[in-house]
Amino acid sequence: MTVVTRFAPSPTGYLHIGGARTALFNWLYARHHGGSYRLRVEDTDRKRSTEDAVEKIISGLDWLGLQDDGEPVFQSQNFDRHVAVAEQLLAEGKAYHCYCSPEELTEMREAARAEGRTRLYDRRWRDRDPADASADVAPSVRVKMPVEGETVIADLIQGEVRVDNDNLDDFIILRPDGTPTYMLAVVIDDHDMGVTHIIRGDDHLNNAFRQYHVFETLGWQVPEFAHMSLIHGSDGAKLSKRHGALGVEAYHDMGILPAAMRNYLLRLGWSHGDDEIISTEQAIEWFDLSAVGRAPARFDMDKLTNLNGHYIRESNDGDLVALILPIVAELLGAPVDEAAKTRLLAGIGGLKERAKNLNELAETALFYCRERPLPLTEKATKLLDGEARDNLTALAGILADIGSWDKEALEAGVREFAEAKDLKLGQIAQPLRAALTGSTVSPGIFEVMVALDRAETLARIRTSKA
RNA sequence: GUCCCCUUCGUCUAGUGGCCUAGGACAACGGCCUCUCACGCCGUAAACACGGGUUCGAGUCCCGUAGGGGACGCCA
Repeated sequence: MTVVTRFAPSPTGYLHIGGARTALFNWLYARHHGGSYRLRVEDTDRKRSTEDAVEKIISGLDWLGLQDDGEPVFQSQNFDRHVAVAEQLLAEGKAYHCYCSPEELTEMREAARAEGRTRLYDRRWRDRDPADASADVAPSVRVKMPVEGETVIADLIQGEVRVDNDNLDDFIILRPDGTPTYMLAVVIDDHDMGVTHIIRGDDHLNNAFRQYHVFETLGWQVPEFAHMSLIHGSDGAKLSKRHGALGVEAYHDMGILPAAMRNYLLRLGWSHGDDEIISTEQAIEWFDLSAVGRAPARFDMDKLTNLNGHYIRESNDGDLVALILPIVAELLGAPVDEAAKTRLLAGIGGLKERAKNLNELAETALFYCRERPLPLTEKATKLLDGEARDNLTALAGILADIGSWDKEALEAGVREFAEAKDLKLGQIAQPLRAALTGSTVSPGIFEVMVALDRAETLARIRTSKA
């Protein structure tokens, strides 16, 4: 049996972090087993679904690098099929018309709750003659759930979960207006798509019991279930828009790398011994549902940030430059010219050691791209006092004649100069840094000089005196 | 309220009856490195929710309590 998994978001908003993790786990599980991973948009609720949300979700998944196999399925397109199945159920006596008005149902629900019952619908139309109905109520269609016994689900993550069947409502599968509900549609679509493993959030665990019986009553093979616990905010509550759950594009905007996000999400609830840094290839090889934890996890930005720094350091220089170029141009308010790009590429290695996200990387890269004279920070200005300027002028003379323009030679030259002046290296290096970068913080000053090259270095020393 | 699920350092977690005087990672703190800032390295502090069992032995198994979460829609 080939594994088929699916991620089935409803397009009512952006792709948040919890959905992203669900998608990741589904993707990983399918990849691990050489199966396929599908995307299904659950847009049965036409009122709340939007085109924009669909687009956001797909671009979010795209950014994360979770490509689905085959075309996405839109649940609403299977409308006729859903209705046909409901009618079949009706014909077979496995479903029935319910003539309750919304008011009646609310009343019933309140009464049930007051009496401490879990099942909120009392099955009053299950065996009643439709002739009893008042003509002005359009009926909905409900499926029959078993009345006795218990339902047991062997959940791949939660283990054996059981519930008394008496707690299961005969729920609505067709609204009075004839449209199918989610509970019916999921089952049909999962079956039609050949989904073998339903991996989704814990908030669906209760639905699984109901869906189980729909599969059964239809005579279809019930897929495996795996319910993963939800991601909580730092306050311990389910992550929601109100609880600061951000769309994945927000993390893109924060300069987070998809690889870092994948690694972070993977370790939230899943583990492989003490391993922390796990490449996607390695994750595919190792991923297993049995290693998924049952307890909810809290989202921790610090750890994501740390991981992101790691992946930035590991990134290829050219890729990083390409990623930050647009950001740099925006900060600059002008496109980056070729000379600046060359300097940037030469200097990015030193920069990436220090960055936690792409935005920070772009900001620290600015000095390579700016035109002379460089703006100076307040601290940098202070460093460049009269004495420091005199020293730099003298140093420039030496630098102009230095043999080969590499780190070692430059360091040797500057150290020699400092010693001759009876100064510590820092007393020369700091003003030099101020002149070359406009700041007191930068990568090693000798690598900066190499990235800048001789002409630009000397020019910056000269113009910093202005 | 009812049903379902969960409970190891602040956070993510390792741990599947003896290897645990509980390990790793992030964060915190201290130090080293050093031309600044990072990186890196070394170190410190920090947890088995509680109570009963079972067992020669329990973080690990069972029961209960407490706490937390999720679900209770003609939403998905």
